[in-house]
Amino acid sequence: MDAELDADRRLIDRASTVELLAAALRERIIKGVYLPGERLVEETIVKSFKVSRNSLREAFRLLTHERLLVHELNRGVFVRKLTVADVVDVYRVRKLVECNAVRSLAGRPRQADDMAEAVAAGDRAKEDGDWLALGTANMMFHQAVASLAESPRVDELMRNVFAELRLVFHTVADPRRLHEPYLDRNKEILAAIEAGDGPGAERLLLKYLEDSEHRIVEAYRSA
Amino acid sequence: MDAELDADRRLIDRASTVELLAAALRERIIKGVYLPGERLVEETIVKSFKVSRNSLREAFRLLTHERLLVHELNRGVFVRKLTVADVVDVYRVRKLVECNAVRSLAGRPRQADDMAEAVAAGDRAKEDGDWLALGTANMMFHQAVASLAESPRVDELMRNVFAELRLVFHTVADPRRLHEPYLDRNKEILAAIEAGDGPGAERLLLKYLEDSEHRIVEAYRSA
DNA sequence: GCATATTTGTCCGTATGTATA
DNA sequence: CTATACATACGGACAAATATG
Repeated sequence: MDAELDADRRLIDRASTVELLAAALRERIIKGVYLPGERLVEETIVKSFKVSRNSLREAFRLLTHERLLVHELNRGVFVRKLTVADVVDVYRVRKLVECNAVRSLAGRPRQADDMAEAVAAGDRAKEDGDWLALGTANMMFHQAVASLAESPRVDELMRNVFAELRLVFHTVADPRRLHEPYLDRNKEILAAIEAGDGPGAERLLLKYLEDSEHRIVEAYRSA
Repeated sequence: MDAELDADRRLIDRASTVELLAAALRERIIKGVYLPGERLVEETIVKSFKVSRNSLREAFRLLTHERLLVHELNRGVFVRKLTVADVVDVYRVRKLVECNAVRSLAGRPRQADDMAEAVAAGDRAKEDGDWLALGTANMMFHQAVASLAESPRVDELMRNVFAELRLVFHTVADPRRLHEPYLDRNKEILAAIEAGDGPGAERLLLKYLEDSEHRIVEAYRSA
């Protein structure tokens, strides 16, 4: 495990142990190795990564701020478990940001390439039957949509929001039902964006988001 | 200094040393005790607050995430110094969030009380000639506007954005010129909101934000 | 409810690496 | 190039809170 960190350290010269550790933990959370609600015990992780407790605690603090972990005083850290209210709020933010991003659209934006790439990645994932990868491709697409706003702060906000949303994937039972229907709809949205049709894209996008929210909340209540 | 922390710790029983320390540092940054660009040396602060380096480093990380500090690897932390690009991006976010918040307005919202209070605080500050307090009141007003979105995540985003913006106040020379003209305009915006006139409020707000941005960028370039 | 074991919260000493005068 | 100041990282220690039997 620690060999992994060392390799990264050599590759990216300027990265601290804390950041590398946080990246490794983030990956495990996103991939579902650590599941929502699970407690992360300091000593166990310290041993498996061969880092000091202080470094681990700083990495925890980083991920807590990204809302991937929750910290309970004197009890430790747990993988975040989103409530229905959280999901609703995440979609509130998505509607605000994504719809605004496409609203004032004129001409083919640079981000269209990123979107096309995300769609292609989704197609590949579907063929492979890799539903987690399909979910990832879907988020990549919408991250690209959000980046139409051309704002670093909005980008960061959405990176966090999408990371949060991935926590849901590990809680609901059937990821296929969750992601598959949206591949084609992303293609429609992309077509509208490439045509420079802002209002049309916004209409499709809003409906997409409402359907997606409804489906997740439904699946979530029964879980 | 440490007596201060201890008093707070007794009051709010369930607060960690790190959070109390972060709050104390945040206050000093916002009040301009630590100025933009200034380096915060670990040992000095450890001594003055009588906390451990570990606690201080965690507090630093918290404030770095709030964008009040910047962290340079192996060089330490500095009070953030906003660039013109940062200011422009902050206003991009403000336009996105604040304008959307008032756009779909129906009836008198709960937050109108908060806005009215902020306006009153602004009036008092103006009488006292306390321009820093006037700036604070102005931010309180617009934080209340943003909270029309009724989203915890948007609220947090805007709290950070406004905290960043306060860093500018300590860099430009004349805070009075920066804040005073906007008291009356806030009153106009509030009136439109109280009347349930969403589009009218949005028009006033957008113009306010554009003027404010222009003025700050101008003052900023010459500083 | 009580006593014990476990885990976190905090602090310290030290060794190493990095930036800069 | 050297010296100095500082950040980075580690491991140990003890107190405090929590979980467990």
